[in-house]
Amino acid sequence: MPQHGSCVFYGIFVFQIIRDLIFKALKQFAGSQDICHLEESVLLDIPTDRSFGDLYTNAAMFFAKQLGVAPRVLAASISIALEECDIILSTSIAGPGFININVKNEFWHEFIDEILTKKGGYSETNIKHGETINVEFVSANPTGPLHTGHARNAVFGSVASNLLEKIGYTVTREFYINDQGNQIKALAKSLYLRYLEILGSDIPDDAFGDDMYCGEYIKDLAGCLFETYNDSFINKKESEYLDILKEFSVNKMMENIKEDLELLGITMDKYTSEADLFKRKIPDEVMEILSERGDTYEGVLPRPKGIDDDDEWEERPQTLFRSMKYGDSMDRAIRKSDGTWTYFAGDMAYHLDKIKRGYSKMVTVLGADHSGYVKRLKAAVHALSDGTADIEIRLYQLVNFLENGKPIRMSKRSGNFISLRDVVDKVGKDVTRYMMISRHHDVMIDFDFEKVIECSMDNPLFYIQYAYARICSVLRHYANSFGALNEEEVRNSDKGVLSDVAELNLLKTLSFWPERVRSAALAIEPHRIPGYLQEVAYYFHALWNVGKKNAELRFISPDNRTETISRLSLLMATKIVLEDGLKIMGITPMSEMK
RNA sequence: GUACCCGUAGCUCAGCUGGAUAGAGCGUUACCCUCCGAAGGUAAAGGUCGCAGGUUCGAAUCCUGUCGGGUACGCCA
Repeated sequence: MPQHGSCVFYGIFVFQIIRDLIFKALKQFAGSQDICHLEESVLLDIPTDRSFGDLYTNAAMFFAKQLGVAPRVLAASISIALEECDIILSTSIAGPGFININVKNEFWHEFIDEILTKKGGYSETNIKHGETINVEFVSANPTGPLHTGHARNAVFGSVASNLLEKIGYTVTREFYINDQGNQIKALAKSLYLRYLEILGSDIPDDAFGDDMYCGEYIKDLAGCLFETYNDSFINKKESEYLDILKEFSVNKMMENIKEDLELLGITMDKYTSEADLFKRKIPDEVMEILSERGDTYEGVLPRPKGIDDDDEWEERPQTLFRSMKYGDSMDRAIRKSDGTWTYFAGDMAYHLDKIKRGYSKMVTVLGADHSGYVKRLKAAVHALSDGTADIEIRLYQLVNFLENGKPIRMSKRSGNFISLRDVVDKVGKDVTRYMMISRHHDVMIDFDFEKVIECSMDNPLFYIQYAYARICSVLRHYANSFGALNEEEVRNSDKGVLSDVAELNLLKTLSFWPERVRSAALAIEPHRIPGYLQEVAYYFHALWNVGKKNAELRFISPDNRTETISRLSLLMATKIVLEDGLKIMGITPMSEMK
């Protein structure tokens, strides 16, 4: 990344030149004040109304108060500095102090070289310098196959991870396995009943308790169990088979989960087992650390709101964590009143484990139903790391599945839910992934099985893929007319012909790709990527249609190879950005629409 | 009762750390294929950004209050 002076942030060379000029001008007024650290707050962007100019900056208004200089005075000074630069055509000051900048077309042409040279690396800004970060996602209980909710979690986590890598993090994609506790016991018991069924016993439906699992997959699991162990558990006491069945079912379920993730193209770097944390006595370490900080005490939890009846509520002393000290709304139990660990103790142990493995930055992706969990988790990480580690928690809303415009009802208990596998089988990996990250994580998604596979603007992924396919089509046409394309020649071609507004609009959009990736990564908001790619596709399709009216703007001029090569440079740059964006989303580009 | 999230065009949603006249798609209306893929494109119509205050050069964005909707809340996992 080119670095000019001390105010360095944005990766792109020519943008940085402008930023440097702005700050150089500002420094005349700054005296001893350090203003460089505020560079990120200064906008250098394309104005909403493109007739104002190619670019604008709010620098003068932003610094006016701090420097005690009228914004228009600052603006004038910045303008003068900018106009000394030979790639800038003109500047103008508007409104309260906006500076609009017009640049030569060569300014934008620079980006083509940049993109064609760096390819996928174009969007990489190494602002985190290899720092490690842990992204925990999915972490589904190994009690059944993944369902639609997990799909959103999985895709969000994987795209977020890809984005974080783009800004220079070394990312660990991690899955936390809740492989102990009552739910696993219930799973094993459910499995046993189905197993007996296979061996000929008659099991009535009411043999399954409310907390047990009776989906079809338990029958399959029982089949596997029988294949492996035959009838060796029949007429045995629970204590003799339960542990074996627990391990068996967790292992099988995890295999199943891994296969499901594979369907979405997701591979985890690490799986951490809750049971293993307990074996390693990490919860005891948690206790030690917290006690030393004075963050634990024996006490009673306050009576919950809405329960007045003494029969329903009994105060019992137990070990508590002072999470209120760190912003939680109440202190949280570490041990139950019988002295055993709570689930939260295990979770704290897990996060202590991550801290001990060296992560000072962590991201966790959870369903919105975990909103009450956020503060205590942050509190735990803060206390356990002595404030040195930070955890970001992203909650995602539910996905509403629709068939014929009507919601499909789901009930997990009966096993009547749409599995991730069903969705991928029905619409494919790419559509599933696209739909799952096309909206802000705080917004519910309506997933309509019919609409998402339509080939129209109702289906934005199609629109993007279509742009990509058209580019590939043009490149095929080129090869037919002129033979194989020489990339070197394309890169070195004269970009002067690229001067139409439609061409420049597309190119301007491409110029902001690294910045869009950077800001999406920093905000951990993957949905900005599909939004941006739609914008690219939009300007591409517009340019395509311009060529229909004006033959001179077609990409391929059969009798002018030189100009054709120049035009193809823009197309290839567009192709690279689309490919890169789709890769971040984990979607396979289609060189041809079927 | 408390906490978190949502409320933007008829519908589904963008709107990034506050920036200029709030943007797309669908739907509606009128156009564009002798032409690299029309599965596209162009244009029109459509909004007191839930409501009321506040902060300031400037608010859909930040703060306070309020209304409507969703979710969570015990020693479960």
